[in-house]
Amino acid sequence: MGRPPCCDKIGIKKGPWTPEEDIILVSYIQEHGPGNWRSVPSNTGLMRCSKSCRLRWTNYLRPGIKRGNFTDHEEKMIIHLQALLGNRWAAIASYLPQRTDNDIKNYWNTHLKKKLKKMQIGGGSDDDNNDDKSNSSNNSQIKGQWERRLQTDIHMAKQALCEALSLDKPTQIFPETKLPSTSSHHHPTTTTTPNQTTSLYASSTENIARLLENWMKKSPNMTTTTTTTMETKPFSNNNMVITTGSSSSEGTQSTITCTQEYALDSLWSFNSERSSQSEENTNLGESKPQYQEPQETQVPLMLLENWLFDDAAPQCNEDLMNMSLEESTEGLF
DNA sequence: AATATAATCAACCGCCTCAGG
DNA sequence: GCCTGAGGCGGTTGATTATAT
Repeated sequence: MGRPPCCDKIGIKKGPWTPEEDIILVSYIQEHGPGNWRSVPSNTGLMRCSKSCRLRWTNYLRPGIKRGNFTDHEEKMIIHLQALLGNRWAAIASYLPQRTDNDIKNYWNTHLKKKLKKMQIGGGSDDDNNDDKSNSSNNSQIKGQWERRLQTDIHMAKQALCEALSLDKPTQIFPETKLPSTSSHHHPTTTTTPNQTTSLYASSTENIARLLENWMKKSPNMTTTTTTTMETKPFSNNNMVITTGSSSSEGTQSTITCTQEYALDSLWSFNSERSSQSEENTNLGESKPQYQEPQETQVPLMLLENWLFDDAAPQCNEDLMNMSLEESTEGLF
């Protein structure tokens, strides 16, 4: 109420982040781990507010973030999850750990809204605001309680598998990639091995390198520091470090390597299948009854659950993915 | 080539939640 | 139980880039 916004302080810098600031932030997080954002500006000397630091990390510098075009699979997931959950972007992002909630939100607002509108042309009133508001207020409220449990369960299952995989196969995809100015301090808040820590933050280096690459195009006067950083980018964008966790759980990340995102998708599906079956009877079972699902939304919801839990049911996947928008959102709008 | 318009997306703002005192 | 403040979230803005005229 009376509390002034954290960014109102005099001398706080706003606007786009520079590569130098990114490097400072990543270096700090590499040493201390994400979290305790309040202390980041004072400890790093960054003239940014804590929120800005957190946002920059979660939306841009965090390892494992996939940028660029959304695949059809991702697109369909977002559409269906939005129909199911409403505009709860963080929740939706937890199903697409490579994407940030901000990215998904932007993609929804710029691409998918229009796409759906086109698809619905001739289908009566389809005001955007009505779409979103009625959706989120009516449905996500009802579904919220058990959905949170579902989300957490799936998330934990995915994380467990990814951790197991990364222990079996220490990532060496960025063998030489280290921030030039940072020490090899172990990440104090994670349980990763040193190798994992290296690759985890190497991905941040990649993010910065990419940023620097763009930056260099714009400004030919590069410092030697940034040039050096550029030289430490011996990998292509196809090889990614993929982390579990969403923007809201960056503190417990682990890494696996993967050359294709679909491999990850199938891994997670596999993981969800195995790890959630036992929990289905406990967590979901006990929380679901609280939710009185309208008849019309039962089918898409069940399909989604099956799809998430049961990778061995290709027909279900097909049903869900091929389900028309009208079917999936019937009764929701 | 110049200008106008549209699209994109990083970042900000304000509200909410929840843990700790 | 109340208060405070850090962290998180969703809505929105505005700068930049792409495309059309």
